[in-house]
Amino acid sequence: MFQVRSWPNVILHLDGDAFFASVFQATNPRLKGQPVVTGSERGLATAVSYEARKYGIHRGMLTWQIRKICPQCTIIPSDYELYSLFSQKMFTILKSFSPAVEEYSIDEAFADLKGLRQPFNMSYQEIGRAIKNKVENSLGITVSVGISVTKSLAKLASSFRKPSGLTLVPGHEIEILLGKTVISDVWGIGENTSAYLQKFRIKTALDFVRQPESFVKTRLSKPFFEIWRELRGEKVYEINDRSKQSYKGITRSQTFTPSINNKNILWARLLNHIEDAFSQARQFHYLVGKVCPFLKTQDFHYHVTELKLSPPIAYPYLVREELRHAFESVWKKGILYRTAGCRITDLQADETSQMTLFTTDNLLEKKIKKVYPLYEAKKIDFGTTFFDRKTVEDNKPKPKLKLPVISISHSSS
DNA sequence: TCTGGGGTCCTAGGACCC
DNA sequence: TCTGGGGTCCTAGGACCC
Repeated sequence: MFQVRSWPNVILHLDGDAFFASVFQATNPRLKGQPVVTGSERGLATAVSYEARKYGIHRGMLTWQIRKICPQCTIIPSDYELYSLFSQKMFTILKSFSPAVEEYSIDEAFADLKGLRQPFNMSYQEIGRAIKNKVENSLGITVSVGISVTKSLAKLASSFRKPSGLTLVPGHEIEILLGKTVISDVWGIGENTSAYLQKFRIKTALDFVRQPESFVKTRLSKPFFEIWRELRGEKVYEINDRSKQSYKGITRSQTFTPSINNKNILWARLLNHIEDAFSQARQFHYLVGKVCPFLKTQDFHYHVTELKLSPPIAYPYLVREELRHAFESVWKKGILYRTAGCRITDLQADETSQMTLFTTDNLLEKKIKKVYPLYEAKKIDFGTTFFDRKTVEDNKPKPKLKLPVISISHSSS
């Protein structure tokens, strides 16, 4: 039906196995081979070790349920700084093999391997094996690796054998992989789209790619046409190798259990979230063009207000009064709110601020070593700095300093 | 999975303009 | 001041991801 050469492109996908839980097991040998769950601070599982999965524990399960099913399970609070260190180390290893690496999320990355057989004098399978071994040996966690001709196919390949799998799918074997993949397991096809496709008797990824182009173009939107092409072995998604350093927006929010109505508490929490979001924006040298505080009711409806700031600003206290008004206009007496939060968007590079991000974050390493003395014993090399990111360059003219003009609008859904 | 927190991209439709 | 056709910009909301 469609012909693809063996290796027109070579994309590797690397995926940490139960990453958060594995990181704890790597730093605490007592937890090796034991059921471990992370996320105790939020009352639900964010990662589940493979030992814990045997008991039927899954992501999102509430901690009290976990304790009931598996009393010997260790439930630990998340530690994102620790995850980040392992993550950076993992990416550094990958970058030592290929310069074209995309850090997709904290525990996943893509790499372009095309043309690497000669310099390494290894097959693609051997390169994949070497990367996997190096990560596993130096970090004490396991990873699954998939290698195929597009990002979508590499991602399917890495999830094909887990944990600690290595799966190669050259162009002429795509159909075998797709035939064994249910449509909802395809990257980018969620609950709604798979339910829709089921109505056309499309159950596997193979059923999907066998649909004619006209079907995909008329019945589905652009992203799904791209997925269709990717699954057929045609490269659509590029490796995004500028390291992840820019943001479109930043969100900070918190859910109350139980929901509350208390105006003072809600306002205080909201203000904290606004300050947190701005603080992160400043770390990345952004000015903020729009602030959107929101409250979410118990039935999951959002009530959002929007403050436009021109010129954009770096500190929320400049518009504190306006924020207060915005809050007052959405808060209603007698309604219980489950979440208060804030999203800031329309971020612009701030050329006036100093470049201070290049300093090594020694404090963090010291803290980690204090909390996890086993790092030293295991001789894990934390050569890369935690915040080693570049500031986004921008040539826009510098805004003149004047008080921001505010406009407020509301919406709810 | 009775629902945490943090993201991205796309599309439809309204406003506004010539 | 009756009205066609076409463009751009913006926003809300949907869908999806980890």
